[in-house]
Amino acid sequence: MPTGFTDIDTTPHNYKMIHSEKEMKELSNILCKQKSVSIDTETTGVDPLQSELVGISFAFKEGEAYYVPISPERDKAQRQVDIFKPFFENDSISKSGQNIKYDILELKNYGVDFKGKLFDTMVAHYLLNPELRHGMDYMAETYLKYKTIHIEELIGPKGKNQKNMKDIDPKVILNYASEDADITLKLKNILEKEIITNNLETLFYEIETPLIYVLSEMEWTGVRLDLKALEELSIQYTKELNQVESEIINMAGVDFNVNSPKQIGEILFDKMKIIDNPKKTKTGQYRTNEEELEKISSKHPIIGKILEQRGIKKLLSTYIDSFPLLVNSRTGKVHTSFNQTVAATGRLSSTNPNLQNIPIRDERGKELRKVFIPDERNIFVSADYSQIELRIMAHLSGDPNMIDAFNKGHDIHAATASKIFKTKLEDVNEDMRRTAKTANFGIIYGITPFGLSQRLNIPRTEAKEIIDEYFSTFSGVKSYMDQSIEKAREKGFVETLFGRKRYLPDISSRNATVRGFAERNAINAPIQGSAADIIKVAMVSIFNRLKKDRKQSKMILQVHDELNFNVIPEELEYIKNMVVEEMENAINLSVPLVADIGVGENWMIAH
DNA sequence: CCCAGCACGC
DNA sequence: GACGTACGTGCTGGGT
Repeated sequence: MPTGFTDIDTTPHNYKMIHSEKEMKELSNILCKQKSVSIDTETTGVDPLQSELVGISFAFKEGEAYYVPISPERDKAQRQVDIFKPFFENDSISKSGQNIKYDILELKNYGVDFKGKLFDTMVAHYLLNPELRHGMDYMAETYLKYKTIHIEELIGPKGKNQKNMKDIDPKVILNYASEDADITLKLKNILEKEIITNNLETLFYEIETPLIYVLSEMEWTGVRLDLKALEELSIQYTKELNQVESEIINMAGVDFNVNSPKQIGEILFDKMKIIDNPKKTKTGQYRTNEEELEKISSKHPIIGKILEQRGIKKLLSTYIDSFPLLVNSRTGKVHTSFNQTVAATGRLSSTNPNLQNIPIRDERGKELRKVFIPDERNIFVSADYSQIELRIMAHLSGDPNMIDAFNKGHDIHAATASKIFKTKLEDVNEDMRRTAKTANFGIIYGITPFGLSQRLNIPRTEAKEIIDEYFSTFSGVKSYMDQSIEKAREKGFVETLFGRKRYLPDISSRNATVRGFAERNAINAPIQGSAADIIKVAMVSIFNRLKKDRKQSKMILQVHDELNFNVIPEELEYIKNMVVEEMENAINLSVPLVADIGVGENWMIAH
């Protein structure tokens, strides 16, 4: 093998097609006798809630797999899936898969209530190496030196001419699908050892793996939108957008595309010459972002109009006019996809739609939050951690001043201001508090004097004084930060409270900029990552409590430090108490964890 | 089709 | 002299 890789042609394998329902029953019986089975589904699309099954593959012995084509005819397909229901719903058989949340959701379309311990190879690899890719093809090459059959070999290259799996001959799918289940099994056998070697067992088996079921149900439940209100917002904002755009064109005195930052820059700085020496981006284009425009907003009324146009346009294109297209026609709701293996720190991410970046600050943004509503006669409940990252910072650093402030229940930003400005707590004014708040956030992110000076719009020397004062009062914070960087340098990684690792090879780079990035990551990753760990623990506990207590209310969203619920009225008191209890007791730190809870007829009111 | 610029969240 | 606060997703324009 000149390449050093094997593939299906050079590897012994026995992949069997399952033809009849009689054979399916025989296979199902065999599966039910296994301890652990690797599975994979082939479907008509990438959204499990809108796709139909094309086939299912199974493997429980390396080199052997079974492929079960599923009928395109719905009733027959249901009968076929039902044959395997006893296997899928058997709690004592563990199932492995690559991104098994997808398979769980796909099968839920067919009434399958998936059960049993899970092993997701994608999630396992994410814990082992969060910053690498977690695709099966990539893992097969690195761990098995094996080149898999690529999906493009079946359905053609990406693009509008790409074929659908349902149009491919099952005989052709056989090897591809069987290989997927087989390779997943082989990877599982390697990765489960790696998880142990890297001390990731608790994080993997107690947190991330149970979370797969939690996320599956959240995605399945979905979030209801007030589509009528959305439509009204669309009409109103479109009108406002057109108005503002024509005002901009009028002021510019020439027609151009207001949505083009390049053209905006040329109009403002070449034609209108609003200021001398405007800043440029690295590509030589004029920089026209909010920060730059804000600085020159007093020079000409067009600047304010451009900022307003940008805000409305964002709201319309990203949210208001996109959501209706993402509403599931069967459920009438949006079903985001929570990705468990993207963020290097351990956070979740959300797509299609991203429900973790819904506006909240300005007035128009608030209007948008109102369209997120609970089911008929139900209640929207929102619970969020108060200052979780700073509390983690206090705990990890052991800084007595910071711990003391939290233990006394003080407003942490005011307490910080009181310390760094050497002022009595009651004499801290709004400006001092704001400065301290910015400094606190900066600390978590590994800020520099320059960064803080930019944020606060103050001279660099003054920013440096604030930081110096911060570190002298919270000296534990300073030494924790130094230790984090030192640890990264010695071990090559930093870790969270639950042992989630982030590797930082750049920490020893001779390039100061590159090294600076790694150093800030060494400070931030354990904090942000521990917060991610903690809310995941809470989510699993809450999910289990809801199940155990047979409640009908559902957790529907996670936004990093916030959990949202669709609550039935009779369960409101229970939910409020239980959720806060589970969030606050997810872990014991040297400072209390505090969760606030809100209730209302929509997300805006509840939050 | 991909990247840059921008803007939204935590 | 350049750099300069973490983590994400998605839209649009513009050049390939």
